[in-house]
Amino acid sequence: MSDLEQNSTNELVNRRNRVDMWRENGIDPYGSRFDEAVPSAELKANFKDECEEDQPAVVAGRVLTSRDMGKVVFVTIQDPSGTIQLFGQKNALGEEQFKLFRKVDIGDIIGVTGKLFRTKKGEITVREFEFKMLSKSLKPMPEKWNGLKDIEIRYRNRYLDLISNEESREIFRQRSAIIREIRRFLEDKGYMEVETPMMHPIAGGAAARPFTTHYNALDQKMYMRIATELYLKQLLVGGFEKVFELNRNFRNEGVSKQHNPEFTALEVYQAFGDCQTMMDLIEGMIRHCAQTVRGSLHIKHSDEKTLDFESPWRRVEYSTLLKEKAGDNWFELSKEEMIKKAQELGAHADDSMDEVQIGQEVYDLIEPTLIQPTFVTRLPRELVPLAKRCTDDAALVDVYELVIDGKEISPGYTELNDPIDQRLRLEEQLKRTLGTEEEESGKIDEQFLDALEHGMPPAGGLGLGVDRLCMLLTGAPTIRDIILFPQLKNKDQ
RNA sequence: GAGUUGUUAGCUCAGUCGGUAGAGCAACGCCCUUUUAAGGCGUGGGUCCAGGGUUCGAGCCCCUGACAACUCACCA
Repeated sequence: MSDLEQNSTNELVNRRNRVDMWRENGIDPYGSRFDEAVPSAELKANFKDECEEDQPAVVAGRVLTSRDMGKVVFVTIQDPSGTIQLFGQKNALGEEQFKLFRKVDIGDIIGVTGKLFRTKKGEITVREFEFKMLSKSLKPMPEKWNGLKDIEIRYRNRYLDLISNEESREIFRQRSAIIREIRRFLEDKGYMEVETPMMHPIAGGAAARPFTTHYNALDQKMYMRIATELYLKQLLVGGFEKVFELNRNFRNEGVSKQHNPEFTALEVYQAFGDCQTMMDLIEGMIRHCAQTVRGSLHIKHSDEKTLDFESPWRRVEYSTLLKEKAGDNWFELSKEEMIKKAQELGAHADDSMDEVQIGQEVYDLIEPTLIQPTFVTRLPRELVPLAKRCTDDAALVDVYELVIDGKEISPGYTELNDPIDQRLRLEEQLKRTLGTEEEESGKIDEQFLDALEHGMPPAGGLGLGVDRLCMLLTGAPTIRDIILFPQLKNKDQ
């Protein structure tokens, strides 16, 4: 290594050279086991000012900042629990150690064994330490003050986002906790988690374009699953009464603030239950998550908007919402009058639509205004073709659509268990998709129908967009903020 | 798929009317034994997203493309 290289102002070159410097001093810059470290937050919490004897500190983390004052250096390191300051003194460390300590770069990961004290300015700090180089960083870190703001880098290089932004770390801790608490809630109530195939010969259970792949050994086209429904129902036929699956679905569609092509879905099925059962279940589950993860049933999103999960959630019929918006006589209007009224309200309605479609256009105006948790129930049959009809009104189906913050977050059904009716409706659905891109995924799943013909108990089922729940509970404005590695286009090539 | 905006040093950002590319932090050198956005003095660092065009001259104007964000549409 020449003097020229030594004195380069190119940071990448300097850091590479420093790897050699550590080796020349007999130190492996990519060190080994250091699992005796204590979380920095724990060290700080247990520190006692009046304690007479030395309070030992063993801690490891990434170097965030360094303030070098010649014969003394202050270094702040970060671990998962927070940050802690190190106080390196020439006198305490000895000439050789001190000289090496000054060569620690921002971004390096070090382990430290020393003693705790409180500085004049009041900060709990480690001094009189020995340190180990655990990992030499070759790349410069994002700036300490402004942090990393570039949205594209935050998504493409999530680790840099996590190093730099505590808000981002906290969101992903909360996401992990939400998923843990969903499982805990369901398991405590006796639901069994199951795993069903992710690659399906027929992509059923929802209307969406699937990703396709090829299974070489079988020489067969396969689809990444778009839903788990058809397999879970087969488990009800098999005699499991309370099952759920919490994992990824894939839909080959556009990305948006609300959509990522692979997303985490929960589906729960309960034999002998119905739509009401599932409403009670999801309400309890989301409350549980809010309380345990956020410590409150009131989640503030902004100065104007706080989501209230505590009050009993409104349960309102679809037709009631329409009447609230469009007048009590809505359902007595002629089609022409409906179109006129809908247009007055600002909905897109025209002659080509039928009454149900016109009503749905009006509903589309209502939904964004439903900020607090609201179960919309008893939808027109045409809107949800695969659910069981209401026993008192064959034009309606016994379902709910849970709306929070103006967005649909969870549908629930009284499931259809009549195999003859189910076959008819699947065939109708297939006809509607003939000639469209959904056609190939709409094929009749004979294996599923065969299972139904053996007898599926009456059941309630629900789905939940877990990513969207995470957005609601963390206040994240886009789905990319709660997915660690969101899908982005390749930059190179 | 359409529209709008953005892309300049490792990071965060300026860049006037088209006239030799700027700051803070980071880096490098020197000083400094309680700092914490440490401080002081000094130094180096640029494919201005890419490719064309206009011009004596383009970071800036025009065209095409890449990627991203936002809005809308689509999708559930």
